[in-house]
Amino acid sequence: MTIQAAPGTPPVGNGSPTADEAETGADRLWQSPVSSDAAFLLARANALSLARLHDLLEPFGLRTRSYSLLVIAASDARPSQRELSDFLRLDPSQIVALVDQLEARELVRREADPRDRRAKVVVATDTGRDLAHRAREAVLASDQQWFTSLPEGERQRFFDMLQALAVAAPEA
Amino acid sequence: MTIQAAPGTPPVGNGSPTADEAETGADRLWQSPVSSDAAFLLARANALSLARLHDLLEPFGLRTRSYSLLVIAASDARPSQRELSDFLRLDPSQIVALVDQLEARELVRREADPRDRRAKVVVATDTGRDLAHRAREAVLASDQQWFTSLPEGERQRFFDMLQALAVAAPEA
DNA sequence: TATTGTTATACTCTATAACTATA
DNA sequence: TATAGTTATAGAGTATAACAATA
Repeated sequence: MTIQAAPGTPPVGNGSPTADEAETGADRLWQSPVSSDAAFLLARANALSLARLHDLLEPFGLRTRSYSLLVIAASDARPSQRELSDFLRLDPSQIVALVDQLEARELVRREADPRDRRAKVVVATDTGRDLAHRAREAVLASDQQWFTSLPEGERQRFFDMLQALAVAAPEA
Repeated sequence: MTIQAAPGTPPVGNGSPTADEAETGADRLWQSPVSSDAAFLLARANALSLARLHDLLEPFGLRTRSYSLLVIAASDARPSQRELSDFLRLDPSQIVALVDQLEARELVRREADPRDRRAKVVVATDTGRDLAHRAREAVLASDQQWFTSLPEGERQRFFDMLQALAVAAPEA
């Protein structure tokens, strides 16, 4: 089974030429084969999503990665840095840098793990938990906006499938 | 309407603890609230997808951005650099760098646009078209693999919704 | 005056290797 | 010996400003 866009059917939603890209003529490029590459679409959707999130989180002094880390630290998961590294798909050294920044702002704390003295558990401070909560409210509200392009009855279905892909990619 | 994962339901597919992450304990982090953020899931799915594509394109001497650009140049779209900039969501200066690289390898050519002497149309050479075709075959095959986690009957639906999100994000 | 392509620059992100302390 | 955290460094990706040629 082959999944792809119908040939010659640029998915340009409303045909009005008043949109930004329409004026530049970039609409025509949607007819090129890349627009039926799942990886390309995923990358483009993510780029748009990241730009949105970047603006959204800026007032909170957070970026996408520090946001994710802070929200996890504010939960009762009590993750070690190694676990954060695996889960967020970031190198351990990047986790160090992120936690350093958040710790300098007194949003998170490194706690010793009594069961393994090598490991350090990252937990949010009260300030951090409050910030995480407020930021997440904003993100969730924006996520709803984000799904406006999809028919309301199918959003949950899309979300579930996206989650399935995010959890574990099949090994090539 | 709120779209989110059922609380306390980590989407860990098969419960076998033999998977990579299960051993590290990162599975537990799926219970944290971020796993119901659409933006987070999209970013993670994209990270997995990019890693896959990166390995896949390496033998062709391409990366995700140069791949997309080359495939468009190999189509009959005849894009200007400005159009590529808009479509790929890259700064004009980045397009310059990408085209420089591909041109040095004689995969694409800059052609003058008779209708606007400022603009330069990027077209693939014969070598470039051949490489684009072979790379794209590999990408499409891998895309099919990628969707294995989704029920077969719903893959096309997911693809269509992903496309809708990739085309135009609603302005916040 | 506005736009296309270009150069230059700085900043963020990503990937890798080596070191330390614990296991 | 293997793993958790850390440091250092280089490369890739991203964002911005300024400039020449053309519209």
